[in-house]
Amino acid sequence: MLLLSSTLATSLSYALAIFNQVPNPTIFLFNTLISSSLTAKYRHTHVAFSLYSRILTHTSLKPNNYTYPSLFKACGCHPWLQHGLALHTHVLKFLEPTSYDNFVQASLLNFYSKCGKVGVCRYLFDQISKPDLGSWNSILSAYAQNAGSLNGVSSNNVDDINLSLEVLFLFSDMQRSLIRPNEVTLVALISACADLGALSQGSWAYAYVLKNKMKLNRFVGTALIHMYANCGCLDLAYKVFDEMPERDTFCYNAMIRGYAIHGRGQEAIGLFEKMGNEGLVPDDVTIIVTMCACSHVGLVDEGCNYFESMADYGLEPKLEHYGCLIDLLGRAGQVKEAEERVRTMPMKPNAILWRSLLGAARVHGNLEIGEVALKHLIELEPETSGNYVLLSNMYASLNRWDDVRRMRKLMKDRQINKMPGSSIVEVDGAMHEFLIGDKTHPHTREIYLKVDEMSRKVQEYGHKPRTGEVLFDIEEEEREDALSYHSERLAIAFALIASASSLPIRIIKNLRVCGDCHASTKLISKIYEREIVVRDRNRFHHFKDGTCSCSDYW
DNA sequence: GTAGGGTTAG
Repeated sequence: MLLLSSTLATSLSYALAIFNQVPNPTIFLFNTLISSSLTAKYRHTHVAFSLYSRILTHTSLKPNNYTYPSLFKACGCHPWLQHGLALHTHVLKFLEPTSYDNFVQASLLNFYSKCGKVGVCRYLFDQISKPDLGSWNSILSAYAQNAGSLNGVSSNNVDDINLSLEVLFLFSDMQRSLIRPNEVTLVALISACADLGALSQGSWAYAYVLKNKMKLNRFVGTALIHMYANCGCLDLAYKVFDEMPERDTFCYNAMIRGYAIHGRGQEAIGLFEKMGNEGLVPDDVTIIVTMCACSHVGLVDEGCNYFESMADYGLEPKLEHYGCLIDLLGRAGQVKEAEERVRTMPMKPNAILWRSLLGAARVHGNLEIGEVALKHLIELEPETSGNYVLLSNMYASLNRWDDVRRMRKLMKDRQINKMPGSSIVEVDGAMHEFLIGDKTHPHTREIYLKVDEMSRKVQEYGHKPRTGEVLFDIEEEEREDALSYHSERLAIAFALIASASSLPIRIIKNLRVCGDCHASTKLISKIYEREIVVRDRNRFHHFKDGTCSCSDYW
């Protein structure tokens, strides 16, 4: 046994050879070997599963509570839904109820989380009679990770907001249960705040880290950088980055992304260089965020160079890298080159990529390519209303009203689920959500009076509403009204009424923006002498004194 | 003596 544990540290195959000579291996020995074959160093899943089947076929052996956690962990890494489901049935069949402990439950929960089954996770969590720190961390991470993961869908998803909010609620439940959080807990909490754009709660979490003398390790640090960058506080993000005792590729990626979403391309490139000087090697995410930074400020050649440099780092371009490349070329107006790249790329383009091309075609007025992109997009996502609206607005900008009507009819015929635009504004630490034409807020009357005042003032400044825009949920005859009462303007009006502070108005989530908003918000920032920060998908627009730092696409 | 929970991109 002693020989086996010492050899495990150096060679798994040698350890296996010794193990095979043991005449009657105990379940303890099997468990040790299974977990050893699944460390970060080895990850020999086939070895682990063949050992597990040997336990099952052995007449005198039975798996116990130490057997399952590492196996579930392995299933979660890939993730192997079918294997995990089979294991779950084994747990129910072979384990004594007393062996079904917090470790088994947490690993099972974590496996379902990796497969995106948050509902199952919640069910499992509610079954745990006395959740310990590990159980709480598992459920918090399950919600936080599934809110953050895109799975090919837009990150500006209403369900994501609910999942992230649930992390905040669960955290307060955890505190009531008197279990003390650790760094892992805080990472989940901070990630949820990042997703929500919840600056006050996120800052509170950072204060909690400091007050409780927790470590600013690379996980906590990276989550904080991400949170501050997502809340529009790039300087605070950099402060955390600067103060971290150890920096790895992950935290560099988070900081470069921060610069990217704020349109600070040069700083992002500077950090890429600094990373190399510190002896850190870029990974495929580094390339994505750096290319993204280039595309936001029109550094086309630099962005293309990063794409080409991947081979130097031993990296193979993935679909996401092609996505960045198309975005880079498309935003810069090289729509034909972008389309050429889409046609010649080695893998099948996904919806994100076609949408990027469609967006570029719309901005740069290339109707032909726009129509081609839309055709593919509708094949891939026939029920996403935003795709139809993108093209429809393109027709509107070219005064092709017959086509606009045709698109609207197509949406109606296909019974496309309309997703209303929504905006969430943070006022004094609380979040308020508004939908287009929303009349549910308790201060609706005052808000609408303020919006009318705003509309009058922007029109006095010469702003003309873009009546051709297709708006969700709104019939043609109501469209002009809808433009005045779109969610962004309602949110700004509420912030102007509710907070006299001179701090910027923070719109922390903006779902489905119409093109009219941008121009009117610029004027509002000037007229009301208030800075307005709008987080639109994964991008920030800083409106100040009639200008906006991010002008592409609109 | 064996086991679970964490960061980044689109």
